[in-house]
Amino acid sequence: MPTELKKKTATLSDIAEAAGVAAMTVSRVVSGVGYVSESTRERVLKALKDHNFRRNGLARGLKRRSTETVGLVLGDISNPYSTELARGVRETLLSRGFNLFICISDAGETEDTQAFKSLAEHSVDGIIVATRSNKGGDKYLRELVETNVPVVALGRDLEHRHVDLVGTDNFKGGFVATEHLIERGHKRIAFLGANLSVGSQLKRLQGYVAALEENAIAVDDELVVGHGDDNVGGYSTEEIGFEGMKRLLSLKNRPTAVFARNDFTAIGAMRAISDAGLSIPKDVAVVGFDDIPMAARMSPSLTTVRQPMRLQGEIAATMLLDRITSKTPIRRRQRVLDCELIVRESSSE
Amino acid sequence: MPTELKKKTATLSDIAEAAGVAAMTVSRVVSGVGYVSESTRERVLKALKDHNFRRNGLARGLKRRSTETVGLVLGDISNPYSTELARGVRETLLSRGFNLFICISDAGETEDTQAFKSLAEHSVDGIIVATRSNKGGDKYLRELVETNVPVVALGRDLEHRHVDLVGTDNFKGGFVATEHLIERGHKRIAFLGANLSVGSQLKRLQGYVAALEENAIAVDDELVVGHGDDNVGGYSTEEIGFEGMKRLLSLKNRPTAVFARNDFTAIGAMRAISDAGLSIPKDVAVVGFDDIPMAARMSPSLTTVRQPMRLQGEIAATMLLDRITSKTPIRRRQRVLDCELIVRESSSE
DNA sequence: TTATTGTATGTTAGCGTTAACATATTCCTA
DNA sequence: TAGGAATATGTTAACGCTAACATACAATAA
Repeated sequence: MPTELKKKTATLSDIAEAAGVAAMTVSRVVSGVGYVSESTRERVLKALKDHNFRRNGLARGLKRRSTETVGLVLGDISNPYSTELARGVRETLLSRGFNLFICISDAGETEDTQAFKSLAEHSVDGIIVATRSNKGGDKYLRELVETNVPVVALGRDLEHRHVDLVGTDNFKGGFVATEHLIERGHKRIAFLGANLSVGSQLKRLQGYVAALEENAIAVDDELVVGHGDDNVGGYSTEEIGFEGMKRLLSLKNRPTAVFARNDFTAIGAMRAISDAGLSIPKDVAVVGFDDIPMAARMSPSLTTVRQPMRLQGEIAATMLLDRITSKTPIRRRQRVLDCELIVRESSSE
Repeated sequence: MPTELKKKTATLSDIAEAAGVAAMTVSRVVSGVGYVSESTRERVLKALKDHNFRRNGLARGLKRRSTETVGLVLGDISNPYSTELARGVRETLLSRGFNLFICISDAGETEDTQAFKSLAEHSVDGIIVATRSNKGGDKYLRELVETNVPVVALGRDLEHRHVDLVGTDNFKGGFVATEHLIERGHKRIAFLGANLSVGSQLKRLQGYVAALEENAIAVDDELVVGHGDDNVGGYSTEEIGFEGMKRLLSLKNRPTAVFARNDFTAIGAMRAISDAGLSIPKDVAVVGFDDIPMAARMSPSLTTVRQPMRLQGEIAATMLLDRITSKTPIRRRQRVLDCELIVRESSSE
């Protein structure tokens, strides 16, 4: 025999036989439910240990019609806020005895659908979706909802009477960030990284526009630069900020302040400003969005809009658990969380 | 009735009844295996669509003893290379018809074990581990391996005759990075972020030491600064670089070059150097490790050691699939990938 | 004493799927 | 035209687990 025989995984019946009891008794010991005498329990526990028993979640799930598992679908993971969000979700789930499986989908409809499908087929008890909305994926998700799979949308929308929503007040975020710059005396304020195909981005832009209008500043289309329909995440948006800022700086009448759609984009913009030999915030003030850890530690440190990512994860998980444990259907609920302007050096000396 | 009734998920038997065939025939249509006449297939397909059928992966997995699913356990996800790694794994798996579930564990033994356990209980066909090694987690993993669960370790070790290894040549990376600095004329070269409890970090440090010794430069303990047993990921290591560099700069005989354990740490170091009014690379040269996208885009751009993260993911996935599909046990295999020095501005003008 | 409740176990059946086997029926080929 | 192969379908029995029910004995209450 060239290689060692490996142990076959033991089943409840195997343990039962070894301990001289019925399989059901072992099941009771393992799941800690029902009556088992102390002496029997000890005997069974020993057998479990001896045989290295691990229960078969498939069989268990099949019978119980619940796997106590939740799926989280993320678009971009290389992003500090994805981490925070996942942490919030996971901690809440764990404290309620649920497990978390994460799927990544960063390449559009097919992948989204693929991810949802694989989660659904593995009978997760519910799904938290934090990817960008797209037609094919949304369609599939709605089908899942129709067949009783609890779904919560995080940082995005999914129109359905049984899907909950958690998000940040992006409009307000855009508004206060822009207002802050206006208060500092800026009139030519650019918006960097506009991507109208993403709901949250659109809201931030709308907040920006509203703040300008409220202060009787005309919106200059030239100052709203975006990347059309870019589909990149995390760090990659730094490049968008860099390129966009270069374009802005090359304008005859360049902006004196810029509001970037997220912190990475802002960081890219700061780099472009430094490269051009200009000073922040003297020549150009910068405000970002998200408050990633790095924002506080740059020099100059970055003024930004903080959104409570972990809290969003916690709330989404709680909502999902509500749906999972509720016997009766729950109507759509929406939680829009407040966000907070964190003023640092990049916008004020 | 206050809320709408929702559809019950249809089973093979439901479809079979609707189409007037046996459940087995429906199964054949769904999985595309075995003989089914064209007319029957069409009838079944229609019924499947009408009833919105989704197959029950639990039952399927239970019967087939395979879920065609793989688990990837990551420590820190907010890290560009985790993304790349996951991408490599996922693409390879998808192309072979497997699904990927990711678990995050960033808080030590209990969480590691928890993650492994939940994957194992859900009967994934194999596990790729990319977390830091720790006693409790490793013990549990070995138990899994003993009960036939295929495991591949990525970027870390797990001693077991049936566990494959994929990693980068960290020793060489540390060596070439240090050698490069020596070639540039540096004699006082610091190592920043030493964490001896992590295998890969240790190897990088050893490479650093070896390069110094080969060039007859004594290792100065003062220049090896670390964080003992820190347990932080991604961005947080930027802080370690910042603090460590401040300490180094305060030495009476400060280093003229520094090799940081990863790019984030290097970025932190660069910040400390700039803050001290010193110039990079004139006063202090900096070399990082990983080549995250941002490294190329900073100013000055960061010299670093590139490791092929996506490739590592692909190889790990391939090795795991080998194990999953092989009928006979496979002996431990190890793939140590080469890494490459990318010279940029932070170490040469 | 007898009924009542609590404790401790066992038995049965079925969750939804598919491997393995059993039939039919058709189609060649020798 | 017999007989083997290919095609098309159905039946049965698990996979490993637990809900639901059944039983048995103890301890307590009336």
